[in-house]
Amino acid sequence: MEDVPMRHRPQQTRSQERVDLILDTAADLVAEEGYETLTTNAIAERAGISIGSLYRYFPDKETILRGLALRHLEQVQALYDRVFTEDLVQLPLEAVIDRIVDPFVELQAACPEFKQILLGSDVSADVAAASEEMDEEIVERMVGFLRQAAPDLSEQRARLVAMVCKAEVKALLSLITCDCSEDFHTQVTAEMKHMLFNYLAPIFGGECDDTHQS
Amino acid sequence: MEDVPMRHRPQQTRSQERVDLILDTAADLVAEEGYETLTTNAIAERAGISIGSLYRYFPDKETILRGLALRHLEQVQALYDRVFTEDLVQLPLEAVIDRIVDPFVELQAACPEFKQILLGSDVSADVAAASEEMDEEIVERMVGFLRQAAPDLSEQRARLVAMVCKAEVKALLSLITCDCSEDFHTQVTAEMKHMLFNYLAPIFGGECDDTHQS
Amino acid sequence: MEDVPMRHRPQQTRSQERVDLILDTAADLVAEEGYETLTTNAIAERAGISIGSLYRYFPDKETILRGLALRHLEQVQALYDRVFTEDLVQLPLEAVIDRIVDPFVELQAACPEFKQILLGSDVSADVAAASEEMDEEIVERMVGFLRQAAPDLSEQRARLVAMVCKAEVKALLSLITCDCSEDFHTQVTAEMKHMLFNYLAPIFGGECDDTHQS
Amino acid sequence: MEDVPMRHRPQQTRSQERVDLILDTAADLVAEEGYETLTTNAIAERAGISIGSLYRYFPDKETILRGLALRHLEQVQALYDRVFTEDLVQLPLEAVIDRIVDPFVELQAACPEFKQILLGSDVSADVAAASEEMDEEIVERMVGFLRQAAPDLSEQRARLVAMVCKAEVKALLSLITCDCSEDFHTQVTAEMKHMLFNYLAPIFGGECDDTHQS
DNA sequence: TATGAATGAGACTTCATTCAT
DNA sequence: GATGAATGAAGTCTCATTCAT
Repeated sequence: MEDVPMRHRPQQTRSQERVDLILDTAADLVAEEGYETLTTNAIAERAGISIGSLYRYFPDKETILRGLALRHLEQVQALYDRVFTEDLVQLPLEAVIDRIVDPFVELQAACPEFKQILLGSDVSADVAAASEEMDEEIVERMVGFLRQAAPDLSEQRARLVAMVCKAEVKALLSLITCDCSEDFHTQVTAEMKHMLFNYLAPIFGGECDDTHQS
Repeated sequence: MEDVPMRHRPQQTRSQERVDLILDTAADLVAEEGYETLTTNAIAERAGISIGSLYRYFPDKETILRGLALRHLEQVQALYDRVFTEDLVQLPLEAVIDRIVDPFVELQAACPEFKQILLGSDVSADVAAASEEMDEEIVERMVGFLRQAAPDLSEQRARLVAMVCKAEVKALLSLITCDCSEDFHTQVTAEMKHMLFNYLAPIFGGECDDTHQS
Repeated sequence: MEDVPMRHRPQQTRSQERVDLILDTAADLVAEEGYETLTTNAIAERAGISIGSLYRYFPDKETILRGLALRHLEQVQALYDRVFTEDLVQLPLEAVIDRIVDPFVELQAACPEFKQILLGSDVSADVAAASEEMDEEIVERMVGFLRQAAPDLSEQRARLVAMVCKAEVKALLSLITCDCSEDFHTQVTAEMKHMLFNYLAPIFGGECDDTHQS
Repeated sequence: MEDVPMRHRPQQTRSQERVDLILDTAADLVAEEGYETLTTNAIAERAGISIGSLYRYFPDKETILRGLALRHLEQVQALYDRVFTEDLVQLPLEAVIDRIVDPFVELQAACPEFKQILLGSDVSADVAAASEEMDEEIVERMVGFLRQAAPDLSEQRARLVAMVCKAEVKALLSLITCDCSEDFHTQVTAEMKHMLFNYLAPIFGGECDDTHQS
């Protein structure tokens, strides 16, 4: 798109740049100060645009928050696409766990505001909805995977296991806060993987070793 | 007067009743609507008292939030005292897990707003501090228990295990939201206990059975 | 009155005690903190009575303020009675000045809140009225004295001179703030008397010496 | 654009206009009603702007009061600069007195709220500070002038004389309230000048006549 | 379209005053 | 009469949102 010469850049692109700038700025502010002190004026000022411009791209504050959440939802869905591939079911359990857990840890490290969105169920109904949607999505994916990997599992049980794993990963992420050492991150991650392995191994047949053992 | 038995004899002074009424009302509102829409006027109105009355008992909104958090902190600490008794170390692992997990699940069921306080890291420094204090307290208790139960465990590893267990329980609680069925609660709890058992069994020697198996 | 035995002290006395207590307390608070932070609750608390009691003796806050001002007005009028006696006209000018100025300086020293009342024209219409009444009273007295002491003086001129003298004394009092040294008080007072003498001497015939000369 | 002459060319930016509008309105209200009933809402309403607008230009009410005080402080300092010039010491005493007193009387006439600021010691620390600063400034200027004009005067005595003169002028201003006749103003001013002359003449050598004699 | 001054609903809080006990 | 908890009008200030330029 960039290589098409035109007098005025396509609106879509210009607009999208603005939208992204606003969302990026909002994300920064949330990560730095939390939702508490987040104001539309603060976002506009930090973004270097006028408050009027901000309202050209977002009808209200709520929508910015929802935008933030949706952007993460998209990231997470892309992550799911990368994680839950056809071949996953053929991997050994420890590899499966690595495939699932590691991207989340990385995403968390890359997006400090992610935690706030993940946990900020109080901010708005829309953010909560987005958060829930992420949850449901991964549960569905996990269920699909589990039923393939362990065909004996009932639909209901599979769903339960998936939810527990999801909560487990969320718990792990909530432990990994920015003010902790790299070393601590590594240890906690290893420990969580170990826990998941011990949990899932019996379900999968249990004949595999856990390389996550610490 | 003191010896007259009555069904609902208030031990509390009139003043304490008011304080509790305000906190209860605030708790209800937080549970229903979240922190976002919590206003001092809303609390007063719902509590059926005037805004001036509210401010007789609490100097500002922040203190109400802190009061809520402290009340939970006290509940949780009392819970810890009941849970982490001398004999805990002599119980089989599954009993230990029951002893630790069940009270939390009950507390969560009894106090719908507890979840918000547990997770409401963004609301106020005081609430966050109370939440963190709860976390640190249970980690210490768990470390104490683990080192007794599994003397081979290093201090560092014990702390790691404790933190992971804590996060695990938090994750469980976050799954148990009010809008879920009783049955679902039971299943999720069983599953989480199972997970914890599988995680802790090797650490404790691993020779015991898991009665939580579903 | 005290020696009359009676079951209940006369209402008048009990009431008057309460009224005085409230006014004294209000005076203290005004002297200490100014009008800004003066609240009816603060008065009641400091006086050791309930807010309800305070409102039994004063219908509203305004009336307390007016009471304060009126009490001073009475003090000042009593002071005038002592000052403007028959013999004043026969004294030499410097003695006249001493007679007029000194009691004001003493009153000011005795009642730290007096200054606030004198100058606090902004507090309420009633206080301002009382302050103005004090002013008019002394002007009348001065006019009376001046016309006796200097019969050639026109009514109008006498009034002018009186007002100027009054303003002069007020100015002196406003200079004498509590945080100044005793020594400073003395010097300022002497200087003001000197000024008044130089001003009044020509009016009185001018043949007398000024012992206030510094 | 700058070279286009216009009658009421605002030198000021739009922002400064607003600031001035708010201060002017506040000044009017103070002059009319005193500080007691001055509220930010009243200022905004009278100024014909919204309360939010008011808070765009002043962070809080206190700052408006300070702004008022500072504006007067600046006016007064400008007045001092015009009054205490090099040549003052060469003028005859009565001319000196005219030079000092008249501008104050004019300022007072032009700014009815000036009196409230001058005397409003109870309103806020900042207003009091500004008032005190004005006092100290004129005392310093007077001391400088006196020591030049009457080299025999000790530093201490000069300061005393200056303070007394300052109090004198303040007293004059406090007499000149808006509700008085023009004629009364003139008479009081003449009387005060006369008083000052009689006071200062001996200090300056005393050989000059007083043209202020009424 | 961009700007940012302006808006005003609504939040927090105070304190003069009332009234049930 | 005394008490002091309760009241609520009113004040200060914030911030999401609008709109004239």
